[in-house]
Order: sequence, then C-alpha cells, then structure tokens
Amino acid sequence: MSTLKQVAEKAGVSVSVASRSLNGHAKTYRISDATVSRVKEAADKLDFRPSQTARSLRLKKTGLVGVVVPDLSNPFFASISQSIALSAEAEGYSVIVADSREETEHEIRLLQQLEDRQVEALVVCPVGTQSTHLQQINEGGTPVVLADRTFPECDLVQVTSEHRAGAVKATRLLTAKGHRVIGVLQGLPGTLPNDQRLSGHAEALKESGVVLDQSLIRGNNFTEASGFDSAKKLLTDRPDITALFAFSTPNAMGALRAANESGRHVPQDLSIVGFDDSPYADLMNVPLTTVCQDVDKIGQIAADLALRAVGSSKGRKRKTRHDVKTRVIVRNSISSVRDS
Amino acid sequence: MSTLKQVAEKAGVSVSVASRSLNGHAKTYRISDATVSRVKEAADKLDFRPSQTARSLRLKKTGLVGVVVPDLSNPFFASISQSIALSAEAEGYSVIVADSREETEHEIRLLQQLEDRQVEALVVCPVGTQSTHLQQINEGGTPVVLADRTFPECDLVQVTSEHRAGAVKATRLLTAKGHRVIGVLQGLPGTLPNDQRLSGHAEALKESGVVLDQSLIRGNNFTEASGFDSAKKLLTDRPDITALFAFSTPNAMGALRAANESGRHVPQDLSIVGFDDSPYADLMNVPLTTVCQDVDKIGQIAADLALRAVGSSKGRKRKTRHDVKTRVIVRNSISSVRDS
DNA sequence: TTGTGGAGCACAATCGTTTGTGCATCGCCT
DNA sequence: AGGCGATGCACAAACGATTGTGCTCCACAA
Repeated sequence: MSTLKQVAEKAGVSVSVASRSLNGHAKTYRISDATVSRVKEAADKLDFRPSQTARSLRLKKTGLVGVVVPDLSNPFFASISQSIALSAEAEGYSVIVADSREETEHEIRLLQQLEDRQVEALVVCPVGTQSTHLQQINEGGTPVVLADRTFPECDLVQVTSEHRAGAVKATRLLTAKGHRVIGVLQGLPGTLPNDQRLSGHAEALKESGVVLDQSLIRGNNFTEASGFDSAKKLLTDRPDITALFAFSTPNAMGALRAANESGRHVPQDLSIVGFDDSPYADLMNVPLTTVCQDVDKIGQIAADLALRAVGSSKGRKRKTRHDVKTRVIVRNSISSVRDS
Repeated sequence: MSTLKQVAEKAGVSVSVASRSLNGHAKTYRISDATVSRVKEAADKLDFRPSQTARSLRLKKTGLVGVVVPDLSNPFFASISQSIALSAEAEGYSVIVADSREETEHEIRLLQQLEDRQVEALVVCPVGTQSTHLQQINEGGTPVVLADRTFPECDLVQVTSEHRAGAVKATRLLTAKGHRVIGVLQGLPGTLPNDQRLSGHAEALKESGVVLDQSLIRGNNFTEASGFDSAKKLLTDRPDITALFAFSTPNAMGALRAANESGRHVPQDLSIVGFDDSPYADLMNVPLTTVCQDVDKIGQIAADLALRAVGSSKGRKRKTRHDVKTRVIVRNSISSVRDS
C-alpha cells in the first residue's frame, strides 16, 4: 500500500499539495492544474488509496455503522441486516454486524466494542426490556436507532411495524371465521411489539364481543422453544381452543410442532396465524397465514434515520417513531370453526 | 470520550507513562506502583477507553475482518456469517459484513472498500467463477479465505463441504429406490461445489450402471429462479424423469413450485433431494430430503483460518483445503419408483 | 570527591491523513 | 522604484494512540 507521502515525493510536491490535489481542493488552495495532474498521475501509478484508518482519525469520521441483532440466523434479522447493509453501502458506509445471541450482557459488550470503534451510528434490535444502556450511548453522541423491538418509554428514534394494526387484522381474520377461544403465543412481554400486538388482539376481540381471557395468553419469548412449550401446555389446558395467534415465526413453528405432536390437524382442528413472514412459508406443510412485516423497509428506514442522525446535534433528536405498514398474507392455515 | 492525554494530565504524568501503565508495561519501563495506580484511578474516573482508530493507525492492526456473501437474506449465508461473527468476536475482532448481491462487480467494489479499511483478513463466499481479484488481494498481504464457493485452480485457503461425498450419498439414496432417470438442477457451473457435486452424482450413477445423460443436467445458478425454470423445462422435455437432485435449497424450492404447477405430487410422482438444509425444512409441504452442510463448522473454520493467517508471512500459506463433512437428512420427499 | 548504575519518568517520533498559515515569487499599478 | 495583490506552494500542527531513547535524581562504592 502506498502512502500519500510517496505520491507526493513521486510528484515532487509536498504532502499537503498532494492531499488537496486529490481531494478536489485545488482551486480553493490555488494549486496549478499542471501540479494537480502530476499528482493524479503519480497516485494512479502507485495505485494510491488513502488509508481509511488515518482519515478516520483525522476527520473523526469512521464511515462505520454498527448493527446489533439478537440472532443473525433468523431470516427476519438477516433480512433487516441485509437491508441496512445495502442502504449503508450505497452511501459509502460499511456496517459491522454483531450478534447478541439474545443475551443482554453480550449486547452490552458488543455495544461497547462498537462505541470504541467509533461507529457513527447504531441500529439495534435490542434484547430484553431495558434501554438505559442504549440511551446512554445515544446521549454520548452516537445516534442509536431501535429497530423492530422498541420500547414504549424511550426517547430513542425507533422504527418498527404497525403491530397494533397488524394484530387487529389477524385477529379479525379469526373472529370472522367464528373463532372465540383463541390462544396467544406471545413474545417477550414488556417489549413494544409484543404489547402492541396484545393490545390489537384485545381490541379486535372486543369488536366481536369476546372478552379477553388472560389465561389464554402464554409464552415469554420470540423463540421457537417458547412457542412450542406454550402451545403444548395451552392445547392440553384448554382443549376448547380453536385457534392460535403466534407472535413470531419461530413461535408459529413451535406451535406447528406442538400441534403435530398433539395430533391436531391444521387447519381442520386448529387454525394458526403468525407474525413475520419467512422464506418459503408458502411451501410449508401448513402454508402459514401471517401478518407480514416489511423487513426491507424497516431496514432502509433504520439505516436512513441512523445516517441522517450522524452529525446532528448530540442525539438531541426528538423522539420519533416510524411505523411501517403490515399486510396480511392469507394462506391455508385457518378455517372456519366447525359446528359442534 | 476522554483521551489518554486527559488521563495523563489528571494523573499528573506524561502520556507515555499513562499508556504504559494501562497496558501492563509498568515493570518493563520502571514505573512505580504508586504512579500506576494513580493513572488507573484517573482512567476509571474519566471512563477512559482507548480510541480503536488511533491504535489501529499506530499498530497497523484494525481488529476487523471482512465477510462478503452473495445474499445475506439466504439463511445459508446468514448462518455462515453468524458463525464467523461469533468466532471472531470471541477473539476480539469485529466483522464487517458486506452483501455482494450476487454481482461480481459489486463484490469487487466491496472488497476494495474492505481493503481500504485495512481489514486484517477476509472471508469470502465468492460470486462467479473468477478468482484473480481475490488472489491479488491475498498477495497484497490481506489473507483471503474462501468459504462454500471455492475454485478448483486457486491458491487460496478454502473451506467447503465434502460436496462429492455428499452428492454420492444423495444419488445413492435415489438409485437404491430404483430411480434411473434423474434430473439434476445444478448451480453455477465452474464453481467447485457444483462441479464436485456433479462428479459425485456421476460416480454414484456409474455404480448402479447408469450412464450419465448430459441432457438431464440443467440450471446455471444456485437461485430459486434457476431451479424453477430448469425444473419446469425438464419436466416437460423429459416426462420419464422420476427424480430431481437440486444443488441448493433455493433450487429445490424452485423445483417444488415447478412440480406443483405441473401437477406432480412429491414424492409419489416425483422424488426430490436437495443440498443445504434450511430452517423449518422439516415442516415443509414436502419435508425435503437433503444433504446437510455444517454451516456452523464452515464458519468457524473459516474464521479460524482467517485469524490464524493474520500476521503470517504475506499470504505465503500453502494451498490448503478444508472439507467439512456432510450428512444426509432423510425426510419424506423421495419414494420408490412405481412399477409401470 | 567523583564516578557508576539504576529507578522513575518525560520527550519526541511515528502511524497516514487533513488543513490553517506562512513564505516566496511575479506581475501590475502608481 | 516601491507597494500590493495574486499565485503557487511548503511547513507544521493536529487526530490519539504506542514506543525508543534521553534526562534527572539519588544512592552507594571507590
């Protein structure tokens, strides 16, 4: 790798002139055209490419954005990361992707590392229900954008789906088919997506004159394990259940397995609606009816907000929330309640 | 963010002493215990964390590794990236993940960017069949490790699956059930995974006394589109086909769709075997029998090789190839040939 | 008393950029 | 001829760390 100094020597000028020539500051600093072309030629010959590390140090601009997701192998987060990466790359940024393994502790460690690397912005799909560490970083001057899993009481810029509206649509789909006893496989309580989906669900139930039965709400995480366990118990505790509303794809997959194990056929014996779409869901054993989030858009907006926030006054952004529309994909996992 | 200088001032010492105190070089440079603790205290109070950018510049060590994959939304690559990220993080490295969008041009741009950022190593799942740009980077001093898609004639360190052996197992599965006319939905010709799978397929056929019919081999990419189109044509061109061997999960999914559209039931009318596993494949409409690659292991080994190569003499590594074992997951997508 | 050696630190160079400022030289006007 | 404004560049200071070397003081021995 050749340095600016070498270029300058080869062109017979000083480093400063070389720098300015290559950066288009020639006019401003009265450098003759002849010199500029000599420098450019030298740079070409030496295949000069400026050290990003050095410029980062000098300019206090690393061109890095950090992305922290709970589980990169989950297609939902992989897609968000991809979308962020593509948006960021388009603006000359690179993204450091970090996997928090669904552990808050690890998330905190990763965030520290990223801060030390002086990423210019962070997009985080947080684990857990605490946001103080995130807010601290934001106050510290590194803009933090929350994606997907957001928090109700939190002054950070957030982008997420219209969970309430999505849940309303999903539940209506079920009530319209006569379902009255609907089990809910929820994700992590306390997170905004979860709580808003619950609220949407309750609202749609009320519309149909059904009172929400708290004992039908189970689960404590967005994982498949939580979905499976909760569904299993729910199906034995409440044999009168005719439908399940799963708050994530892993939850729904867990539910499917549980249904299989308990000998229920979907959708004949049990209807299932999911949240989030996943690749090839239409080719599933039970093509899953689901509330589809627009992951690409979430990623794009998140990246956009993050980069927009770079350089604005110390994370002073007002609390902004972006809610991306959801749409329901109806497949063959729900049916009408059988007259019994 | 506080700097070393501020720490030094607060502790009443020079920057050099501060640096050495914090880095454990106290004994070597005869710094008194009293001073060391004064410095540490000051560092604590100021919440000092060294600028990685500055140390990178000085030490010529960025602690970054670059990962380039063709499509992050593909669970296969997402999992590899995850595995690399986790391994790298464990050793204090951060990974920059870049998505080449299956375009060689873009891959080259990304690699340049990563080189400019002075990543210490690169793990690349390359697009296309050219490797010269990769070799150049490797000669340039940044170790390059190829993962998954490797090249036969190429002096780079490579880690991939035992494609040949995997393909042999898969094809035997079919021939054992009496299949003689087997369509192949291949990926990108010229890539080692593809060509070795072909070779394994041919070998297994020969064992059963079947001569390979080139016209049964279709497809030009690992994408779903390629799988779908090829399967579609194959099924009309050669109605005598009883089985399909797809060289990737997307290929297999394309095949499934094509089968659906042509009214063939899997596995009754058509058997399908895939390559690569994908999440929830067991819950698919047609639970896919597949040759499963150990993505985690691939990622781990790749990360390991990459980090191991850091600092060794200028990419002078001998050509090493690591082949990770595959295993076949038998699900319900193949059946015996019906007597006709 | 002078010399020697070690203990404890500070100075300054360095990594590769960017950028504010100073110093010539030249032409032109008065 | 002397002054003045361009013009074209070089010098040097940053950015924030690490590290080789030099300086000062003190104790102790000769």
